[in-house]
Amino acid sequence: MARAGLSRERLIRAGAELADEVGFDRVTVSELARRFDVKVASLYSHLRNSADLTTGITLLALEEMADRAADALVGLAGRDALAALATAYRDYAREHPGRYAAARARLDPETAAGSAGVRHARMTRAILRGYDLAEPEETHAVRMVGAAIHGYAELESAGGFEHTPVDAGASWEWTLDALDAVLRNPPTSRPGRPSRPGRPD
Amino acid sequence: MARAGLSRERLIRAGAELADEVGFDRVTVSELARRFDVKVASLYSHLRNSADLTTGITLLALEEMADRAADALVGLAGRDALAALATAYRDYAREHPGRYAAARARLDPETAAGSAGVRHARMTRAILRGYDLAEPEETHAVRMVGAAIHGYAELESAGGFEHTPVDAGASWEWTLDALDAVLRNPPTSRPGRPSRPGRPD
DNA sequence: TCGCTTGCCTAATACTTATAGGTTGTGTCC
DNA sequence: GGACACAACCTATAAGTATTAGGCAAGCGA
Repeated sequence: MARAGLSRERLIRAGAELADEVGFDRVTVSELARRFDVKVASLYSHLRNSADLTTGITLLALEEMADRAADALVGLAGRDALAALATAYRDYAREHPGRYAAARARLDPETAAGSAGVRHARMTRAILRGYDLAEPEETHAVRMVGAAIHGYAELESAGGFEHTPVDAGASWEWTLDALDAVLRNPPTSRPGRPSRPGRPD
Repeated sequence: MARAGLSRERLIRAGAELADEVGFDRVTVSELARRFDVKVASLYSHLRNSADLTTGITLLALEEMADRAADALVGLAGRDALAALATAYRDYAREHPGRYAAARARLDPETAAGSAGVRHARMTRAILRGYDLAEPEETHAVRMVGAAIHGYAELESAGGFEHTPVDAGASWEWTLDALDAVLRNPPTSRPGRPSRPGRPD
């Protein structure tokens, strides 16, 4: 009987394509077996279980996104770097919605520590270091920027912007400008009324 | 045989509690039947199918969040209103992670149009109207603020802030200040930067 | 060529979703 | 107060998915 040439690598890659086609939450080992024209049990020689497949897809997506972001970042700083990183994420989410959803799935701590998630965190912080914020403001900024980027990518890929006839790309550029502006001129650490230091009305 | 007193209402409410306990993606009709000590088939008199249950939970969560937000908003404007709305979402996400995840699930267009999602959009826009932005900037702002709030809530409830020893509440206040500041003084057409070749969108 | 490893198989179990059709509790109408 | 109709819950059944155990054979190394 001809062999299908399965391997963990190939299965996870095919699983990622499946995720982009039907959604990450609908990835099943059964469907994967069907695509390779193979019985389900055969996959269990290469995958421990169903979760092994899905976390494999998550790790793959994190790697791919980190690679893209790193490529986009070379030689850039300031707003250009921020825009390059953010747009790498946004583009990835639009091209690979299933993989993007996979990348947002929660990992257990040890797996997360060994994943490309670490590179993402480092890149974000490196960019923000260019804005000269002290701690804890830099951490605040990392969180805000991460929230804005991933929130935007998620809302957009979930179709949340389709009700309003304003170009999503224009809102994206505006958002990047806004983030850049606020990072250059961050709010005071006092939770009181903002006095916008250094900028007259 | 004693009757369990099932109803669509009760089932969806119990489903929402189940979601908060085990995660929205692990809500099943089987588990729900188990909790009511009833056979699975019995639920199908009250629910059309499994999707009927999950979208019911989504709609419930959207309603609850909109009610909370509306309560928090009375009599407020400006940064106070922004903070009230955003914090209503954040608190809801922290208290009810499963329901919050449900609220972010995608609905088909007609269902979405009849959902409390419409109220959310109206409230956000009403708050931003106070910042006196023209179109399309107001829409850009709606998208940015929505992305930042929901991105933050999601990252936080996914444990994304647990690696860094900076209080998540402090970052939250800083982020609200930053959003308020940038809305008061929005980016025009790239202040102080040459216009870059735009990406075709 | 022998034999061993590995790749894929059949078979079996358990759980979830879903439908069809039966039985019984209970409120309502006379 | 009894009959009845409907609603609530049941049993039985079927299909899809996840997982494990054990078997056979392809094809590489000796």
